[in-house]
Amino acid sequence: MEQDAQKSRVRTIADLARLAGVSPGTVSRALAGKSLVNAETRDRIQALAAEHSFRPNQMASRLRTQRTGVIGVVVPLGHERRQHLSDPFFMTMLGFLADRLTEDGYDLMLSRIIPDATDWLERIVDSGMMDGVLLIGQSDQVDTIERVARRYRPLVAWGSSDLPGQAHCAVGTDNIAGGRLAGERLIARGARRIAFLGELRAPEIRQRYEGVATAMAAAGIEHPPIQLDTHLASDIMVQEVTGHLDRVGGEIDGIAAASDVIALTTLRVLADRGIRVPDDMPVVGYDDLPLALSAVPRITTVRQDIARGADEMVSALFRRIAGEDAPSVMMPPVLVERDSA
Amino acid sequence: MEQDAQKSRVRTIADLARLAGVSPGTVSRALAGKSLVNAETRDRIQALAAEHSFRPNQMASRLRTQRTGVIGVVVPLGHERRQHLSDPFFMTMLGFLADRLTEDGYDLMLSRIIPDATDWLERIVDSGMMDGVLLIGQSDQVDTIERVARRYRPLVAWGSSDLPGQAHCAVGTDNIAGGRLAGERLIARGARRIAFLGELRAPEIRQRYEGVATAMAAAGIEHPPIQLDTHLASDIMVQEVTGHLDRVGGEIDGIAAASDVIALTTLRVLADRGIRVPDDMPVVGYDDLPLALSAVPRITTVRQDIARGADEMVSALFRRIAGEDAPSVMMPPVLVERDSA
DNA sequence: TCGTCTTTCGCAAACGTTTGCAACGTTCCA
DNA sequence: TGGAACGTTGCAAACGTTTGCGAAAGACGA
Repeated sequence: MEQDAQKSRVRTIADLARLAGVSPGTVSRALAGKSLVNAETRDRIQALAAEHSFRPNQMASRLRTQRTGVIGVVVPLGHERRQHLSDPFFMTMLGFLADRLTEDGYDLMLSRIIPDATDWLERIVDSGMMDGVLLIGQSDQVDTIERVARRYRPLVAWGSSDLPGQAHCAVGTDNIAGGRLAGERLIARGARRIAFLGELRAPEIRQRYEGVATAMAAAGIEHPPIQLDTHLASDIMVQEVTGHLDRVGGEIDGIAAASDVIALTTLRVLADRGIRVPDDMPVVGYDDLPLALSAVPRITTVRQDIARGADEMVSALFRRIAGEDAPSVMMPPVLVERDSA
Repeated sequence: MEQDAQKSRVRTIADLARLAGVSPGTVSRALAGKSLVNAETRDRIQALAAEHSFRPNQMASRLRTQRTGVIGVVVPLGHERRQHLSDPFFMTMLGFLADRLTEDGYDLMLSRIIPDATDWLERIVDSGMMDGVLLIGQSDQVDTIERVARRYRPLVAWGSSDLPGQAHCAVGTDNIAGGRLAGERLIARGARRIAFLGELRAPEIRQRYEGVATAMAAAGIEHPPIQLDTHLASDIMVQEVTGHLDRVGGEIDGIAAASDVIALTTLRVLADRGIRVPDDMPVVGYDDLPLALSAVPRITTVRQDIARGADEMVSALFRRIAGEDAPSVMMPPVLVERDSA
């Protein structure tokens, strides 16, 4: 009991120093494993710290060192207010980021942001709370991102990097090429009137649309793809897709979905109407999430290597934190041929 | 230019104070919107701060106030090392938690933990980095959680709360009742030899299994459910389920999956073998994730109200942070009848 | 024996904020 | 006119850590 009371009394480095009969500075150095302290006293102090399960106060340490050990991961939900962070793509990405960051001794602070005020990014980077920030998805906030990136270095975004004179470092896949892949596959399946399910405010999605359009033009098809706004929010997606198919279902013979989740929902709606996939209507997805493999039929999709993407983002961020420069990287997408198209 | 240089010079509250011709203390109070400062000077200072886009250093503030404004959300991956945080259930939960916490002005620090050392939780709660911690899933770490919860109050876990003399606050659904619901549904569909796909190390899953067993016993079926270890890691799940069905596929006439993701995979494997669902083999899932609705056929599943769960967790945590006591809550699951069983 | 070098440690000044307390200037009432 | 009361502000001490600098003590060669 008495010992417990004594134990719980060790709250600061000074307490421990008193107990060990040394100065606070020495304790600090010992705990940090610095070589400037005698190995013997270092071990003694570390043992003492372990015994009292003492851990130095992080806030004080961070204030002093001006280093937080925290990386902010922010998901801007520019449009898509209902998205609720549940989009599997974001989540998978987040998982890989968490893995990689923890591995390197960083903590991950998650912010799901609805950019209502224009200074949402400034508020984050200037709070002094993190050593760097990772943006998952640029949404429709490219301007804001550009503005901040111009003065705040440790910032890396997932998305497209082909803006002329782009200031911010982005890693992503070539969405135009990816869209083209999807379009070509549908055309090879005999589709001529292709619908694109997705909304174009996010640049990545717009580029996928353009890729599909390019493929169609290259094949000599005069009509551009029929673009149909479809949110990523899963709770209204079924209704949206249903509505779209009600309207244009008769006119189209192929569907390019902006994401696997949309493709999955589309499969569902098509199944309801007895439309056979891929025979009556080929469908191709985008992302290659695990669920694409579990769907019935298996979704033919354009694969983004999320694991590698996360890795590239973190590497670039670390280089930028270290003061080096890190260029954007654009990875090639690849078509995964399965059963839906 | 000159103005820019001057602007960027405002880094501390003292800088701003000098500019405003007041003392740092006053600036601090003004920025905090305290009523102790003259409304006029308060506005003036706030305007000045906005103009120079000054934000007080969070670390210093936190050190001084002993309040971090950060809630730790930790996902222990006790077994399931490969899970990679990508499980949709966790992710959906995480999304709701992020919403609710941001709403209340808290930041969310995410830790994906593989509990190798026994003091992983201690390290987190004693780091002094957060005001409270939320545990998503108890995994097989109940002992550790209990030990820490006994002395660290602001801790709330998602999971079961029926441990005798349980010290930690848990919110979750009644998994035994949920399992029973699943079992009863399968039995009503004519199933007698039921397989349970999931591994029992996590208490929630074990209880679901027990629920199924109870339902079968109540129906006078002598054989307990056939339990088949199935990880939540999506990359090996297909192989696992395939293996299971190879072995026992002929002996069973109903499947209770421990989660919707497992159910989806099962549907996929069954489709490959031409086994019709639900006619030849009813399948019921667990969770009621959005994907359950998109699957073909739509998955009959036991619904957990994740949104409400997240809400209850946060509410309980806030009460505990405030020093009040908050009891565990157990929510009733409900069967969502769809097409797979 | 002395001086120099090396190792190890203590001292004290930061890091940037918040806040109790005291001081100041007004106002208002007796 | 004195002083009590009030509303604002400044002063300075924390919060708990890290780290540059210098001092003490021993080692070693001359």
